[in-house]
Amino acid sequence: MAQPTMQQVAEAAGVSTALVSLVMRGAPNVSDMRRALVLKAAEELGYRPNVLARNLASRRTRTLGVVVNDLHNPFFAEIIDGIQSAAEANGYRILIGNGQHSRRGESDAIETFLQLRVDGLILAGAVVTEDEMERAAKSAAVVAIGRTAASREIDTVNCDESVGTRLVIDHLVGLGHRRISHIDGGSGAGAANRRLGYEESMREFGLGEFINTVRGDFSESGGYNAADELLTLHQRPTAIFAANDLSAAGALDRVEDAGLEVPSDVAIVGYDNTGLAAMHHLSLTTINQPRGVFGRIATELILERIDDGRTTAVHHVVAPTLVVRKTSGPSTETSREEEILV
Amino acid sequence: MAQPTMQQVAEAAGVSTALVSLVMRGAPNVSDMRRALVLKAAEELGYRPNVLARNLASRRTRTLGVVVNDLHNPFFAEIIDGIQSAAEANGYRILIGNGQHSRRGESDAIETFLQLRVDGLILAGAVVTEDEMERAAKSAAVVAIGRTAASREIDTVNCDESVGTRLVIDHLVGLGHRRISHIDGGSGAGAANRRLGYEESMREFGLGEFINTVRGDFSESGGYNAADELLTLHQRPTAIFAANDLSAAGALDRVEDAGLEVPSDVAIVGYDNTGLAAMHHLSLTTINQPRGVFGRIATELILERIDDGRTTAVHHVVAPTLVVRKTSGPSTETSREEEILV
DNA sequence: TTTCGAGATTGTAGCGCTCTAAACGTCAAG
DNA sequence: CTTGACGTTTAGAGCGCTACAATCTCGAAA
Repeated sequence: MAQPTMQQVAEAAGVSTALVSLVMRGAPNVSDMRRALVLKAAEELGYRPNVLARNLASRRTRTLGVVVNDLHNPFFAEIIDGIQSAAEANGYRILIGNGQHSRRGESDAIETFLQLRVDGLILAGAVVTEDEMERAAKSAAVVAIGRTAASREIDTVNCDESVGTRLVIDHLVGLGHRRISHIDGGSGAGAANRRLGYEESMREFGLGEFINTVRGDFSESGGYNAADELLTLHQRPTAIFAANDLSAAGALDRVEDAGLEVPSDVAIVGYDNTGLAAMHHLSLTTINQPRGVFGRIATELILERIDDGRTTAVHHVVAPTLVVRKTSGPSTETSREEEILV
Repeated sequence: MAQPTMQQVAEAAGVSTALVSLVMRGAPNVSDMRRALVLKAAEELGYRPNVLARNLASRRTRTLGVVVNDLHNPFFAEIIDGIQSAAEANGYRILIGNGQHSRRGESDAIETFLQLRVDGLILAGAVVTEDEMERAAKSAAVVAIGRTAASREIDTVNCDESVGTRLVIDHLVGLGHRRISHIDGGSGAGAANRRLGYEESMREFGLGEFINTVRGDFSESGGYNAADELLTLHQRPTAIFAANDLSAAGALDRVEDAGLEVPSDVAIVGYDNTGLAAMHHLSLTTINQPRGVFGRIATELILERIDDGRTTAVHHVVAPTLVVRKTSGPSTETSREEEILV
């Protein structure tokens, strides 16, 4: 396992280690002859630069540490895709740390990266305290995705939930719905924003009197139970807006169990556009957050700090989009009310 | 961003850098007095060991690189959980690299880790050539999860597909099914093993004449189309065994679209026990692979090589289990045939 | 021919740490 | 009082690389 060093390559090629170093880094002022010589020697020896030594000597790592809150959540996979391609385009490599869905796990991952002296730290969906983020910002550039930060040292990238919720309500109202209920995410992260956005949008459309939120917990069973509650109402809603796709799936399940048709009897809209929503037999209308864009922007922000020396905080807000699928359709409400009146 | 060094801590504490080094590494032969002194100085300065320098000097990193084929696949998240807890228990840290679902991406991730001089490399679901794995094994201990390797330098951890497929057929036969068709994974990774396992098991149960495989591709739509094909058969199968959960979901969709009941008209079994399968409204009978165990065993194997110096290859095979949910049930076949005969 | 300068190459001092061997008490036994 | 042993501390030589300044080369201009 003893690996060849630059020294050995230099000797084999009959040049100095400094020249080998230049060749390895792709420096311009090296004659083609020696470059070829060095490359050949390196190839033959199976030389592989020692990044530890390189980084130690150059005091840069050109490495970004990415800490994700929870690797199980496919949400983060797409963010990482965005980060990775943006990082590579700029000559940076990324390393991924798993927060294991806990504050403690995130802290550990952050500490590991700082000890590795990464140039930048991207925190995706982090639940660590802002204090801790600020402490990290003393040693590396930090940007947080999906959460706010007051510190001047920390940039953020977020999605505009008020736009997302308005998109949903606008869509449903446009289809003739008025009794639109909301299954919220309880005390989960971001749940409050979506609930608020729902209420605001309803009022904007003059539907304040129809505001009706039932508690969920971002889970399938939570959505199922919440829908159950909604179906027992005297006047059941004609549309259900769930705080995420999973609870929308649960709600859908309950509604269909009750023998009702989706979307003709009850329309259902989710949030997040997960792989689930795209499934043929679910085909859920939902809000899409441009996750890859999150990653790209976060990377760009962090590189502005590292390479361009920006020191003021930038807070980027990205607009979500509506993805219409098969669980939303025109309300049959109006005609029914007329029938009743007649 | 200039970080305090061991030198500064030593000066502040009035001791040598060597002593600081000992304290930082938790060495035993240090007097309590000096230990406290050093710890205090380090704390006050906000000292954080430089892992680059440490690893360079000690020629060990106590770090495991984990390369996953595709971060989008939740399958790997659980494997990582297993690796992480086993690694931590042994004083190792892990770094995760994303293969981006491509040979090229995996190669890059492997190369990055080797340049970082990780002590061990765990490849999960890797699609790189065995040659490349072997080359990596010259610089670090390597274990592959979910694939075979002939090299003596490489350990493997795999699931016994023949057991898994037998479990499925056994279950279905026990329920009275005989016309059990298979939707395979086409040329996808592992598809051949499952197809073979299906055929073998069928023959074992004396059902060779009912062997019938239609082509899928591990996708939902692939499952849908394959099921479509199966339903047009003169004698349609009473049970469908799909090569993974996603294609099982597609098949389920098609069967229900045809107005048939699952499981009474057609039973459906998937493979992998993904989160999808557990969903209430799918509730798919499927084969569970103990993913966390994969990770734990892989880690144990790699540490045997690193710490205990094992040099022979170990190939570990883990047994999968059957998870019975709602898409499988008794065959109604027998009674029907009797009716026809009468 | 001499001079000059740009490009190519090299010597070497670190980067921040670990590790080995040696040095330094300190104290009980001789 | 000397010696030896033991536990603690330290000096200093690397680890493999980069960065900077210094040096070398060689053709073009004077």
